[in-house]
Amino acid sequence: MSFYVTTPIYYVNGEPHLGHAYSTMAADVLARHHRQRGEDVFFLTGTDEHGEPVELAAAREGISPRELADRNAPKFERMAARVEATNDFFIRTSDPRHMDRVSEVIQRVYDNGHVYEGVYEGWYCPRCADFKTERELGPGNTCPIHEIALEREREENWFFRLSAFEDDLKRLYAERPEFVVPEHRRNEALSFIAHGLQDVSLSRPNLNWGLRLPWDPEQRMYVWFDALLNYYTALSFAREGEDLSERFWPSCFHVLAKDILKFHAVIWPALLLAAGLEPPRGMVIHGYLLMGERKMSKSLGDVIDPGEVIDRFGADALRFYCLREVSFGQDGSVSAAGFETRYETELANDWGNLASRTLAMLARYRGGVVPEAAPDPELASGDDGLEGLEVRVCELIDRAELSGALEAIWSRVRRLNRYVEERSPWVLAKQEGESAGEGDGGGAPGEAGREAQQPGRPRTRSGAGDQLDVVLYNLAEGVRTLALLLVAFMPASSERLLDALGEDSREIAGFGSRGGGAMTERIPPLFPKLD
RNA sequence: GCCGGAGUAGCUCAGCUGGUUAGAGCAGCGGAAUCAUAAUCCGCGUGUCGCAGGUUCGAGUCCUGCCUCCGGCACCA
Repeated sequence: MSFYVTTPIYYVNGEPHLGHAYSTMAADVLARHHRQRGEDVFFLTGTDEHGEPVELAAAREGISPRELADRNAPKFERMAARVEATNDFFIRTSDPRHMDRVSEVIQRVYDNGHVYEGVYEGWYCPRCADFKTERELGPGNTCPIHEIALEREREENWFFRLSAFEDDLKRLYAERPEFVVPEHRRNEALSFIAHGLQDVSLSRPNLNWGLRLPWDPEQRMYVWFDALLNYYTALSFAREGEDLSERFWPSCFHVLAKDILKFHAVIWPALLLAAGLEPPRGMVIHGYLLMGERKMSKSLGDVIDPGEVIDRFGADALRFYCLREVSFGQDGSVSAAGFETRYETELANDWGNLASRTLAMLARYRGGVVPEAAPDPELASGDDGLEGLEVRVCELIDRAELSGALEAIWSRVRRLNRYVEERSPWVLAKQEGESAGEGDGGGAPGEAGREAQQPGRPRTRSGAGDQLDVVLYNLAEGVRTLALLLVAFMPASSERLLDALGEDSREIAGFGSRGGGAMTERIPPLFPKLD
């Protein structure tokens, strides 16, 4: 089974910010999670480099568009690395291999008769060098930026016959209810389609930094078509000497923000159909991370600087915070104060401390060996029971409900902390020590205790000792299964914890699927408090 | 204007097809415990469930009207 996940390709004319990182982190969670399920995964991110804004920005600096792109693309590549994204490739649309492939595909669209020559007429601003939409116009048909009166201009364009795909799109949406999630975004796309589709410009003359149309080199492709096609073209050259298209298309899932919904949910599938290709398997539309009401702007004070957070707390903490704090698919506020609260209460106190106390008791009471015992039904069942959690989490992640998955996991983190209190292992340990009397009753720490736990040792302990085995086994097993589910979200810390638990596998596993016997070790706090 | 969504504890939000005393997390107050990163666990809320009507034996949950906020309404890289 193959799973191909993409982020949007980021427009190279700008600096990476938390919003970009958010898409990348979410896509990475999906990629890692599906790898854990043993699927054949390919994860793509990259930069979108053509188009007029890049051309203009480069001109302002007196450099070529390519130089501008070459300078900025690495920033996005580094951003992906910083949030510990495991992308298999980083595509740049200025890559000649991408451009060649785009030409092939768009030629097919042309050959299939979905393109025609027409005239685009609109309000043109010579200073912006761009057409303005009716909505953008200032009073009296003026440019909102330059405040000058605009003229009606006509321009030869090639058009893509989007209108011809209305029925196909409606059918696609009807047959695949989860093509676009969350549902409110799906409805938005659907109502957009229902209102009737108009053809869209495919190319323009007078562009310099863009792909030439194969059948009309005077015209350059509108950057959107070039950009969308990256998801498909990358597969043909991402791996040297190999074409992955067969292997990963159309099992493709897009992660994107709501501002580019229409391009992905309407134009993109139509374009693929026009080229005789399958639409992707689906897409998830996420919202914006708001900082103090404003969208991503650097207003005063309480903002999140992703680089700084990663430096101080690690990428795991940033990934967790963003996906936990705002319900994935909706807009939500993030702040430095909010981050600190979640970091301290949930990562350090709830989860990190649960790991610490579990490992500590394992070491202290059982010499670092997970005892042999059965899953405790008390812990396995109930609303926040451990049993079946992995199934639930997989279902949620299949619907791209990442925050929902974290919430499901967290209710079990709390459950395990409660379990510790309910069973008071330290009391059991004391009782065990007392009734064991003379011997090596199990209270002995260090090597002696470890020796005492070798398999085959006669089980002469008291009832308290057996109960302690049960509690410690269940704690170890509970923490282990949660850590496995958290690998996708917080890879570094989860890996460290799993190593400490003597777990080699990274496959998603159910509660109780592993027996006792594993060697564990104490480790420094997963999420240290930094006061 | 048209279409859609939302308005529930100080804060952030859950509440599916109407039915026991409306829930969770955070923050606050009190207590227990000591395995642990002084972490954890337990207890504590007089909430007009936006406003006004209506349907119903019964509505936060359905209907009508109103108020407020938000999103979409075609090229916005």
